[in-house]
Amino acid sequence: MFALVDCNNFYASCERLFNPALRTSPVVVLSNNDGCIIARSEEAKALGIQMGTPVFKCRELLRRHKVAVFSSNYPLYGDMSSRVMMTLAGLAPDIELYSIDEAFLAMSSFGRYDLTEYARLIRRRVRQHTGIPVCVGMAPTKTLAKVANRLAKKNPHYQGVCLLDRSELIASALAMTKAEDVWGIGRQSTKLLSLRNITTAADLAAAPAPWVRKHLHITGAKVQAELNGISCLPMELVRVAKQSICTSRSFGKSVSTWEELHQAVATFAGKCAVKLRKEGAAASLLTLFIGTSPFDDQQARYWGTKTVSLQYPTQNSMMLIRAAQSVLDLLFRGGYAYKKAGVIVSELSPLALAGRTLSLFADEAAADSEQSKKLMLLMDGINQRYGRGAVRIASENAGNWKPNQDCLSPCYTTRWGDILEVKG
DNA sequence: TCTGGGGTCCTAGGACCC
DNA sequence: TCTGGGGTCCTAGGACCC
Repeated sequence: MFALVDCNNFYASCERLFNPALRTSPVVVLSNNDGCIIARSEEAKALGIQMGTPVFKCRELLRRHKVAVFSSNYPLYGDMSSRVMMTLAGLAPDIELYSIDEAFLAMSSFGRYDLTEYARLIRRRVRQHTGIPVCVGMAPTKTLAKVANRLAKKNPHYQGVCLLDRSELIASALAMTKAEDVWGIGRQSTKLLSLRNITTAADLAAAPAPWVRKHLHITGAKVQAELNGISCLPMELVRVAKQSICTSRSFGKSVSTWEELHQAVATFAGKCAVKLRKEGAAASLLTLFIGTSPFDDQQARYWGTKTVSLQYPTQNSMMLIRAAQSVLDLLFRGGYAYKKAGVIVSELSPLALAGRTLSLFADEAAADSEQSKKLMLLMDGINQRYGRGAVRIASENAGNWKPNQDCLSPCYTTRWGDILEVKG
């Protein structure tokens, strides 16, 4: 048995936690750059606000119903997430951290427990320790646990808990679930399935397996097997090392000068370097992309992307910034209104190995690893203690590209300065 | 005026090898 | 006139997830 614990309207719930006056009012959280709505409280959903709606299309609705609007505050959500996960880790022998607001728990050793009661306990405990409301779905496979969780969320009479442990229960749950709402079935698969009149999860479970294997490939075949109670997706107990790290942003205002793009690109490369050091990895490839708005029909469009290999694997901010900026010189075209840029580092190797990677430029590699390692360590230490950006590489500079964040809440749980501000 | 960010896995097809 | 068979590796792009 697997349990899937999923936080309700997670980002909206985090914002509400520290603002009890909003307990019963509609709350929405915006994407980066205050562009789209990416989280909604139940009250906001009831107003008909759809997931992913651009804010400018529903500004009037938000105003009319006095919806509380927040820019996204990832330090806050990340910290609340780890508190939820810590609580969950104490409630089952094995836990898989699936996303910022979801975890799978291994329930197979709970044979003698009343699982429904235990699921209720999980809900109570997380609520008590963190204030975050969650729903719990339990079933013999992960995909079915997802189905169960979804039912628990959508139907109030489940009171946040749904256990699918008998075949009649599973069958009726599948009949109630649309195929497109099954985990792993996206837009394209839905289109394909509907051509074959496969519209519910029950239809999908009963479809001819060879057809599913052929058209939905191995991923779809696993989904189908899981719906039929055959577990194909094991618990992933250890977080696997990242294969790539990306930092990208849409710009608050469009940018057309070489100088400003250089600042943005340096900042993104610098952030990638910090993430690399946190991950304990070094990168061998760097990709840069820059582009104009895909929505603006008036302006000329441009999308440029290029990948270069670095001389040796590195996590050094200066190396990565220099590399990114030199790629920018290749990609940059004058006369465009740039709206977005990003840096991806990939071909990651654990730093311990990276230091020993053979290089034609062994001296440079050695100098890089020894001296700059100390410098980077020092930089990270200072920024950890005195706040992000206390020291930075000079070319990392804010400009017109800086994303909008007009409704940002304080980092209530991760910044002393913000707490004092709240108190004051 | 205004439309997110960060990932993974899979497949097809090309390049290349003997 | 007629031009093999078997394999690996790499990459781009698609699909999906939250």
